[in-house]
Amino acid sequence: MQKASPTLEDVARAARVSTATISRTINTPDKVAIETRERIEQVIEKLGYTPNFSGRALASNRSNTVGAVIPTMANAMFASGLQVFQEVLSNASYNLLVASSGYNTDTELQQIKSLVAQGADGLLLIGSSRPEATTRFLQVRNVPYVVAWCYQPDDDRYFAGFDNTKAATSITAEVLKKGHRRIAMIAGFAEQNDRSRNRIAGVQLCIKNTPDAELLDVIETDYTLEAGGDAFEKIMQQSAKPTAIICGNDVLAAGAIVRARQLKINIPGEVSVTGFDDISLATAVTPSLTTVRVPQLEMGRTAARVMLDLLKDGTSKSHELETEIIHRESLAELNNAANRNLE
Amino acid sequence: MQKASPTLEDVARAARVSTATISRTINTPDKVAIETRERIEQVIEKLGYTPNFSGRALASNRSNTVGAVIPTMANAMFASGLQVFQEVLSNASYNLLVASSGYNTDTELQQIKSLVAQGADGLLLIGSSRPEATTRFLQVRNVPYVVAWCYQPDDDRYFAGFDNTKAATSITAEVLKKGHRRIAMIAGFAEQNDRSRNRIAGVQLCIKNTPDAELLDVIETDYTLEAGGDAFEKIMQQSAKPTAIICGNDVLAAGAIVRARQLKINIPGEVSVTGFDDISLATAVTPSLTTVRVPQLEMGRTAARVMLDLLKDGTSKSHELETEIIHRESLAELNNAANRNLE
DNA sequence: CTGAAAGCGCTTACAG
DNA sequence: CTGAAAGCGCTTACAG
Repeated sequence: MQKASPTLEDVARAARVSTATISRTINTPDKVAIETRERIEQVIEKLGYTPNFSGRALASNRSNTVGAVIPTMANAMFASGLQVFQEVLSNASYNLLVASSGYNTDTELQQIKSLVAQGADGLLLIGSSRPEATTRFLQVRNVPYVVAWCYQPDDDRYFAGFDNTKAATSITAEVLKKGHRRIAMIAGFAEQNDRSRNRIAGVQLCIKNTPDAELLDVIETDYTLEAGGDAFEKIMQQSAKPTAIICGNDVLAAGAIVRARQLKINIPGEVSVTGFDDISLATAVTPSLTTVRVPQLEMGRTAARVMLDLLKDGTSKSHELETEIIHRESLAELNNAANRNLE
Repeated sequence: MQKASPTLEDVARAARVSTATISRTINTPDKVAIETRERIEQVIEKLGYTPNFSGRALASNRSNTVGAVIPTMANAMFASGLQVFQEVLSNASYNLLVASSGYNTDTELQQIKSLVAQGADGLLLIGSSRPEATTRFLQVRNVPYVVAWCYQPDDDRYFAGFDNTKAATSITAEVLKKGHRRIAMIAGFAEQNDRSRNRIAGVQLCIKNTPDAELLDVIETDYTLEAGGDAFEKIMQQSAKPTAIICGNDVLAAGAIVRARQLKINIPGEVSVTGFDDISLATAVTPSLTTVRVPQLEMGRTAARVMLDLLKDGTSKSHELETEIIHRESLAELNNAANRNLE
């Protein structure tokens, strides 16, 4: 029923040359005499031939496919970075295999295995820390991979990311600069998530270095509006309230802000809130979020370039991208009104 | 250098059976004697054997891969639907190839070709209307595909979606019920986007059927906060202002709301605004959006099931999912205050 | 239940 | 510049 697609063989017969020559005109055109090539190209056109990737992959041991395992597509963060990553790869004729780990390292390993089995020539991974089993698998299989969303110097892996600890430190410094001393944090679950871990560490570090500052609370929770709201509510129910809450990402911060409004808690009048990522949620929410801008698109683009280098030359280099504090409305100077909360 | 992965051949030798038997214990275990099978499974485990997909794909003419071409991953809409789609497929041992069209039909065709060349066993496509060239390609190649994000009865394609026209009609009816009669719409570009087209049609239809109602304006623009804001501003600069603005999606509506705040235009006091999709932006924004909830996750899940059916049995059936109006704050009863704008 | 063997559609040294 | 041929790692009738 289904008309089978034409094969190299069919083209070769129609063009009266060997399959080798067809293959060459497709892959290395300059090794073919110009007249031969043109004739073949016409035949290809006429037959509507497109190479079969399985055959090609099997013979050449390359799949022209790159795999990405990200925590979730549901957060605009990763989705938009992935979007750019895909575009760049697509322009270089690579297809993108996508899988998600749900922030779970076992699932991540499973997905990595699946993509490698599928023949991915390279992998995009998020975050730098993974279990021994995963590291070993990657090493044994010798799959080139680039690590995004984080950066570590003196590491032989290829990064396209930023320093989460440093970024968290910088937003904390900003909060302290506004006069806040009693601080709480709402973060993502840290155990299987090094970005969250490092952001927490950055906040802790910065506060520890400021004699009169205090980190009242660090609540780890899911990256959802609801969970952010719940954590916020819990923090504000305590007798020792913070004057500023640093959030591990914008979703959490937006959740806190939405909840604050329901609870009639004024932000930033009573408590300041900061975000992390700078997704569109940050500007949509009222008050808009003072946050850390993470260069999502640039990261996707850079990761793709590193990937392409790796695939072509077997080597590339790491890139540390810069984050930036975006000042909006949710972080205020600590004034008397807020100070009253301290008594 | 790189230790080559073990092949079927290696396993066969180690287990002292033929490659056929190994293949069978992997693919059709019940055709193999239990003792043989167990012995082989141990060898597989010991050698860390994983099948090479290219070889498998070439021999069986199935790739165990499904492709999805979506407009963009940057909108949480598609991203979260895709997320679920991927999870379900992954559980059925399918890998997901993802590409984006940027709402452009030429790009879409190009990506479809690329995924089909790659050997995708099936395709997930968004929207029902595409150029002749695309339809023909799909038909000639005879690739099974499911269409999501829309639904059409009496159509032999497989849908997992909802009726955009109907959904738009229902939110418009809601707006009219609140007493609004002078209405404007901010929509996505319609030309290459049937969902946008149908939403516009739904609004127009409903308004046409209400004698004293008037559709002042339909502005088509990019699906971004900024563009939504610009369109809002333009609408509100005109002398003939609407009392309600129906937006083609939540991003546009959120953009309008953010801009309104900057312009000190009270929503819904001076104008009501409605959204479409019900992504988290809708609840984060102030006032929160009255919107049409689109069953994104269910759509992803349903699409995956239809896909799996198609792959297994070559047939399945279409699913029309329901949308629902979510009442929040951005749509108000038309009161005297708003009526003043009419004079 | 198992094996021998053909074949899937390419690529790529190797000769010429 | 071109061709003959081996080989990539599987699956699957076909026999037995």
